[in-house]
Amino acid sequence: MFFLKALPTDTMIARFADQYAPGKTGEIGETLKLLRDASRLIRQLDAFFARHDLSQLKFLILMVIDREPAREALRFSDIAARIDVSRPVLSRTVNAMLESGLLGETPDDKDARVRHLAIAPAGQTVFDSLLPEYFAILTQSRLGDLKT
Amino acid sequence: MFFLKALPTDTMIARFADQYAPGKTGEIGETLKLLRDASRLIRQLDAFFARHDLSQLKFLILMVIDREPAREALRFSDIAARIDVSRPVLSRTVNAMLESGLLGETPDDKDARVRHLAIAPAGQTVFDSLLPEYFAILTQSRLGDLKT
DNA sequence: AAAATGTAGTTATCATGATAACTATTTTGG
DNA sequence: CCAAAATAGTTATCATGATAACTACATTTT
Repeated sequence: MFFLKALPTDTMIARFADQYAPGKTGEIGETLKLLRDASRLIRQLDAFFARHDLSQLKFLILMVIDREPAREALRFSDIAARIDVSRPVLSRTVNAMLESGLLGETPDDKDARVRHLAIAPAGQTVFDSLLPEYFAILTQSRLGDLKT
Repeated sequence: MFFLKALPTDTMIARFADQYAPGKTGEIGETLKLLRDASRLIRQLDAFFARHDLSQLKFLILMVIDREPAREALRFSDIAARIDVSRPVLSRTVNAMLESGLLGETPDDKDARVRHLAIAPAGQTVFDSLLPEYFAILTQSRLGDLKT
């Protein structure tokens, strides 16, 4: 995402918005602020992951497998059910992660279509090593402070 | 953007975060919620613009020209200064908008490198017709309500 | 005035998101 | 038990973001 560098002032918003959503100027301004701050945080996270040859999506894939209490591996479709991303993108990304050794794969006994995906040792190392900075970025973002 | 469909519960976050950012579990959870909601709103806006053969960026370009009080046209670099997007992307998008008749262009008298970009009549019509729904989407998003 | 530097914008290439249409396999229902 | 439908995942194609390296023009410096 990208966004306006200088948000519209309330006066500007009122000029635009008053005829369509009278009285909502402040609310719209706040929503735009949050949107912009969220965009910045997303960018910061993207840059952080890129520095480590990862992406948000790859990190989330590791997270949803790692956080599964009872299972060591998830099926492709289980991952798809937990992350809001299109299947083709997930497919491409999972294959890249297998290629680069972050994930490991085992076939299903009963259904030849199914892939079981587990975190490979290299993937676990990377995931564990990135968690602290990931949480630090989230903690320092102060997203939502405006509303307090 | 995409995101986790089911956010981690506080218990899960604590499992991950406590060793790195002790006591910040609630804060991290809130940031993740805002991030997810912002992602959804961005998607909603993208879908809205796509339905009208536009994009967020094209809409913002129209907005920054339209909202300029004293000037009818902006230079390419003025637009770049107001929107947080890379110049190559801006270049490509402006050219597409000229192509499709949303913008008009006049050269500079003194500097052959400079392009002056104005909203064409078709662009003004589109912009004016989309504003109400744009504000309605922003107003209805309730982004940030969690913090109240 | 020529060389060097700065400024405006573009081209080339890549990353990562989407949808539509596809293959392959399994399950269901007559 | 075989045709039809459902399910699992992929391929093809496109949209829209980024950075690095480039061209072209303008300005500054010597």
